[in-house]
Amino acid sequence: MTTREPDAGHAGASRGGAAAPRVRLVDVAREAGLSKTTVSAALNGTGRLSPAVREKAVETARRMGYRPNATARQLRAGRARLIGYVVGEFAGEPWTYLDSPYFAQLTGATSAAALRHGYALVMLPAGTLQREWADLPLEAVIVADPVEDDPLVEDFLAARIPVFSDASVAGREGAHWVDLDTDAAVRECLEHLRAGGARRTALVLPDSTTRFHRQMLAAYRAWCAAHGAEELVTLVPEPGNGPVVRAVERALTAEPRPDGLFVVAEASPPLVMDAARRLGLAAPRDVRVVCVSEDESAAHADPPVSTLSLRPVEVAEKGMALLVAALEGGSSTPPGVLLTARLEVRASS
Amino acid sequence: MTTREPDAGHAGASRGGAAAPRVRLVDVAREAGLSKTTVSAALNGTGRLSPAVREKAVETARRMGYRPNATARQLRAGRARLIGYVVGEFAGEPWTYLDSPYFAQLTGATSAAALRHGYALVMLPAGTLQREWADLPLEAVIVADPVEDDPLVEDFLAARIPVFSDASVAGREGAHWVDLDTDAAVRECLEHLRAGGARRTALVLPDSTTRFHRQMLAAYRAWCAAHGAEELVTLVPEPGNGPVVRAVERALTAEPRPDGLFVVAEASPPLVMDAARRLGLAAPRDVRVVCVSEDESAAHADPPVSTLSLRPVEVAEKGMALLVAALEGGSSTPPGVLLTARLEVRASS
DNA sequence: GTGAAAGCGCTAACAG
DNA sequence: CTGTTAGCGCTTTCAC
Repeated sequence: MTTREPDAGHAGASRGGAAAPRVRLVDVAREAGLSKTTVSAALNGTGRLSPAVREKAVETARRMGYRPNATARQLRAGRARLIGYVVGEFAGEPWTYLDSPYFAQLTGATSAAALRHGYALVMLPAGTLQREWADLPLEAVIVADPVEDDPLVEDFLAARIPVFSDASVAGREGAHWVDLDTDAAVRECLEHLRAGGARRTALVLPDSTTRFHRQMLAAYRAWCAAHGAEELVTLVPEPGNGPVVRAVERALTAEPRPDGLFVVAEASPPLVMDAARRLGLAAPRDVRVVCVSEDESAAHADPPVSTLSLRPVEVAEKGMALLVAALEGGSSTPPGVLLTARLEVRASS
Repeated sequence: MTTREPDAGHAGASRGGAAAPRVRLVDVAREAGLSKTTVSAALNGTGRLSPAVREKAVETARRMGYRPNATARQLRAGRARLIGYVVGEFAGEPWTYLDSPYFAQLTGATSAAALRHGYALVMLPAGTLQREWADLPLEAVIVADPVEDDPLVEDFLAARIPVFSDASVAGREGAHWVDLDTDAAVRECLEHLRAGGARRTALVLPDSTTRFHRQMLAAYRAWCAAHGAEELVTLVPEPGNGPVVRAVERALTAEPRPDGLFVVAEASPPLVMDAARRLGLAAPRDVRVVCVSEDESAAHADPPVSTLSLRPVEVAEKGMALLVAALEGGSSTPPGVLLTARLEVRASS
């Protein structure tokens, strides 16, 4: 069988839709009157070649528009420098998670960090099936916010693909994690509100089984118990600004009325302040407010809203450093990293 | 040289950090007492095999935890089903673009659509260099919102990688596009505002050279000219809620005051209404407002804000359909597709 | 019905 | 200093 028969046409200008056969290393070598090895070495700056030969190889390659076949290199190298990226939380709605500024920033920062380390990130929509990623040469996978006993995590681990996620995967073989110190975060917020005078701080929390939300609730309860404060929890039945706003209204119309509000549910901060205003409450005079949010609009609301940042950019960068260390540095890497959230105090509290 | 010498250890349980050598097709074949061919056929359901043999092959593969090497398959297949995805607009800030709900939805919907068609999307942060994607076996690349004469687009085209983008690339060899009918969109908004009674509608627009923004401005001017209306344009010097809010304030304090406001700059709709309220203006009584936005918070603002949706999900899906057709269907695909924006009328107008 | 062998495009030993 | 050769792991004609 001659080498290139199956392909579209010969080297000449293909007129129709048939793509011109891509020029290979061997084509360049033949044209330059050199061997594959020499050309390869010249292009990769690898071997010891005479400047004249190297120049000739490089020039010929350039002239012929040669581009190395990435797949062949990957096969040769035994690795593809490809990392999968999934967000587990909203498995029902395959793409909506990016609407959340937290995940938007996490995703963007992760892909940037990956590229800086020489890896590319492939986006796997939540709910992706095994057979959809099985054809990808993934070296590792990042699962942001997995649900409890996430089947995705199980599948990747079973396939011996290292998983990078939050602390819910801690202790499993091949699993690494980056997580937030939620206890410290909740404590800082509640004590900040208390220092401002709040004695009854209500919590607005999604009715979800995400690890993060469960931990925030537990930390809130622990803090209340430790300080003899009454637990005031309003659950948000589903994601979205509407449900959160209604929950805020419910929380603020309880009797006796809370004088502190800690909104952990993802919502537009200006809308939270709108809700308070509609109830005739001014912040921070009547109620001191802190929202968990990465939404930049918080700083421009009226009044500007204090936020607790979950630091997606730092999470992404620490996570990628951990991933690269684990993938390349051998086995002596720590299994996980704990980060601290950051409270941005603004006028609302 | 024996085949597997370079690898970590032998088949036995590797104790240290050394990864267990992955099981290959040939290992399964040997274990099952069959040939590579037979096992391959069995696993792919390809050849004509006796049920017994097929069963044996499949069972052995399962037992040994065999997973095909994706890279080898890709090399064999001659394609990797990988598509690059870049957002060109904010080349200065490598990740912030996802903060915008439009791009967030576009990105998510694109990756979902890609996977549905059997392709995976690799995220290339804005500002990615040639040498960073050259090692990826990309079959095509999607460039959302390229800047004028985007070097990224030039590089991809020069590398003979098909580019899918907006209409600014129209007419170039290997370039395909999906775009919005901005004329129709602007007309619909301005006529809607006018029908509500607005006689002086101001435009708030980013001071950017993005094709979209230039077209919106041109369409606004054309409409004003055609209707004998005065042009009232306020430019936003840089992205972000703060600058947009200040521009809105400037626009609304002009003399004589506008009675219509068309905000094309990306901002949190509740903040726009806050700005109007601070100036003592009620919508729609004093000023009728339409914002270009995909932000769900618009529907919950006080009053709810009318929005012009650029339909990122539809753009993503049409674009992916076009891409797949061009990549697989041959050459008879249209070069581009034009979509219509959607005006969501709410109380603010 | 089953298996041997070629080869996808590249890089890295090893001769010359 | 350069070229020949052996594979990376898989699929697929083509003989048997």
